[in-house]
Amino acid sequence: MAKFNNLRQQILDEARHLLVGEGYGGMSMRKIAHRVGCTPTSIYIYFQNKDQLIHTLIEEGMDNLHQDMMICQSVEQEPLRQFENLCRIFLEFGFANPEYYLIMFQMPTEPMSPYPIEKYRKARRNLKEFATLIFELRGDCSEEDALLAATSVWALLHGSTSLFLTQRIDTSIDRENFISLTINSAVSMLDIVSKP
Amino acid sequence: MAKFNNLRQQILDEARHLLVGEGYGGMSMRKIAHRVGCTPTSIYIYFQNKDQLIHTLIEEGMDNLHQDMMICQSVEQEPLRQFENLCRIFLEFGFANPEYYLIMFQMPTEPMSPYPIEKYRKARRNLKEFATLIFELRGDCSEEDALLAATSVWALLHGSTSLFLTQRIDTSIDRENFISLTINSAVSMLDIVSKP
Amino acid sequence: MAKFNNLRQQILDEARHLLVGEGYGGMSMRKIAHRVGCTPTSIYIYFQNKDQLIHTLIEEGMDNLHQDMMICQSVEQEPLRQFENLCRIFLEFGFANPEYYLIMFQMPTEPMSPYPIEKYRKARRNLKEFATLIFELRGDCSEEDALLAATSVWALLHGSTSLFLTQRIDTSIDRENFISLTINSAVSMLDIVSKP
Amino acid sequence: MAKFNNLRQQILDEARHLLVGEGYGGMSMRKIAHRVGCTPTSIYIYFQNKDQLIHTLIEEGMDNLHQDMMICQSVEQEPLRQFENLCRIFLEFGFANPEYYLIMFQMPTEPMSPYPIEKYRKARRNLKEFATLIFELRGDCSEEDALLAATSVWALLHGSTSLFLTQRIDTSIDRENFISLTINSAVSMLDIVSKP
DNA sequence: AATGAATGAGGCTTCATTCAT
DNA sequence: AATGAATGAAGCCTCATTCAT
Repeated sequence: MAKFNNLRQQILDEARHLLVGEGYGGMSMRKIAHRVGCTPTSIYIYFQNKDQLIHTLIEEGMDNLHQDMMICQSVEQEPLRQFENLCRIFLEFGFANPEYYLIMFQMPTEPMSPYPIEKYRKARRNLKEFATLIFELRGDCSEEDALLAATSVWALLHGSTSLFLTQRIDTSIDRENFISLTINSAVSMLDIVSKP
Repeated sequence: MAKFNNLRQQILDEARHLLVGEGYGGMSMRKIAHRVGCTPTSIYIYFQNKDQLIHTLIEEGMDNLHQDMMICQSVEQEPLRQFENLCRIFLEFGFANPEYYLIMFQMPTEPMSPYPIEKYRKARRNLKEFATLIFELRGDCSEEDALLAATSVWALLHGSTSLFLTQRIDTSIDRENFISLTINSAVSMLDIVSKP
Repeated sequence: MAKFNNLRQQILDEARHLLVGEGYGGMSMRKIAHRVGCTPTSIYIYFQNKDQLIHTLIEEGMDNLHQDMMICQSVEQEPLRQFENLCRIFLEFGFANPEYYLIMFQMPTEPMSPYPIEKYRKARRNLKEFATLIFELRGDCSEEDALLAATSVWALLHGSTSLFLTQRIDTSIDRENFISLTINSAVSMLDIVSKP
Repeated sequence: MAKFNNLRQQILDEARHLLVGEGYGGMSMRKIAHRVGCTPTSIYIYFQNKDQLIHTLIEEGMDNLHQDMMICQSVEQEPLRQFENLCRIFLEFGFANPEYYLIMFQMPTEPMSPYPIEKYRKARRNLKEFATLIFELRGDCSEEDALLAATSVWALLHGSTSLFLTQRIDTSIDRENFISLTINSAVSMLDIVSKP
């Protein structure tokens, strides 16, 4: 029974490769089927249509990222260290799962049918984790401020990951250096929260 | 008179809309032609093929952004104020030209034929502007450090713009607030340059 | 039942007509589909692409000709008579299957993707039949000479067929007369093999 | 004034290359124009349309071949020798001018508008030359027989050339050998004229 | 659970040709 | 003598999807 739902997973995997490698238009049911070794028709057994397949991919990615972050949060440690680690987890998720990352945060949404609203709630959870931590770190700020700061931190993390993954960054820059630098920058951004 | 090269410009405009709205695969010669009111064939009078049309768009965007930044640089002012303004220019370019921005910095490059190398030099100029300014602001750092910091600042600016434009940011957040916050964050990032 | 693979065969038939009538460029998937009464897309169910369709035609023709020649060879008879009959078979194949013939021996090969090498072996078999027979008829010649003579005989047969089929021959000439004449000429050519 | 009608000739030359290299459909006004360095429109200054351009090519080829044969005929020599030389001239014209040859004797005529009848008279002249010579060589035959024999000789010569030019002949066969063999075969064919 | 046949729309691109200049 | 802009038709081929089996 190792083969149980084997095909479904294979389809998802190939879809992910194609989606990132060739974009929305380049990911076709035919190509997926050909690579997986089934007929295009078979894909429709597992997924209603192309867009629903992509939505499944997004959801998978969101779950994976959230799981990584939860593991990080479950470790007892000093808040600043925790913040740093959470940033690192986010960056490393992007570098380790470029396909999921780009699908989740970068892919143009317009050619697709809209991503079901109820699934977006999952997406928001991750931002909340950052905000909570920032609120803890600087108890003197409002919740609103913390959310704003979290958004800004997220922007930095996302920008770094995005530029790296889309190869818009100088190739001479060392990846580990770049990660450290980004985390330091994120920390320095905490200072600006609720300053007079 | 007013019609001089009218069609060519119309084609570029519609291509830009489609490219951002529907991605690489969604921008089709047929659609462009239909919207502009000419035949697909006519497009080939002005552009060799689809990719060359897109390359033209990228180049236009790069030129526009660089021009904006040059105007900013030409104003005499205190370095820190100049840095802030340069950040603002970058952000506002993105918000004002979402289509150009996404094409330049976000569009997946893979389905396209590669962007000609000699045109990339233009793209690098903009990063250099940031690096130069940071080097001026903190003379005690190496040029290399300045470039690294510039990259990080760029990552923040890009992340903010990207999340905003792709509507991944909470719609309740006020745009002006967000811009100010991002600029403040950028400034705070300067502190981390060449710290022991 | 009778409809089994009906469409595939219809496609091959129309393709053959068009290929001979209008050349490589004139045989279009659209035209085939229109005449057969299906959509162009359906053709791709049975054939990978245009060239592979043509290759199939060539192979079919080669097989048919070889089969005709084998039937002739299987009849016990005096060698010279056998040689004459083999010539006649070749000529009559051409006249009876002008489309196959021209595709096999006359169509320019350049616009096409190259005919797979392993299929060419089939094509060479037919020349070998002639060479073997000539070698039998005139045991005093080398195998090499026999092959050369066979090639020459083949050239005559091909030239006659070709001129006839492409209507470059005076229309007043009687076909049966012409066939007889050609066969007599072929026989007379045997004399030149291995003469001092 | 060396440039007089330069463009017209260049167009004809490129058209010839393309026609043989890529067939009727592959020879396009655009390609010709691009290679010659003018606009497609310019071609229409010299030629009414595509087919008329091709007709011009055929005519040129016919004239060239006829001229070669006339030069040969003008040399005083023993009839048999003359016959052999005429055969050689024909073969060598084909090998030296593969493009003209294939256009004249091999190209499918159907996709083209019909070759004007009055120009075909030129084409027939060449066959007449052979017939005349054969009639001289064997005065005991009827003119009709001579024409029939000439046609058969022509078929051999054409078959040899055609197979060679379309690369359907074993590449190991030496060209000079093949030419000699073909001429000997042609001579041997003379014997069959008007035998009881 | 999976397939094979089919479709209609649309993808990019090139064609021969015309017309105004 | 030559061009630049434009067109309508057609080129090959792939798409997502459906339906009967």
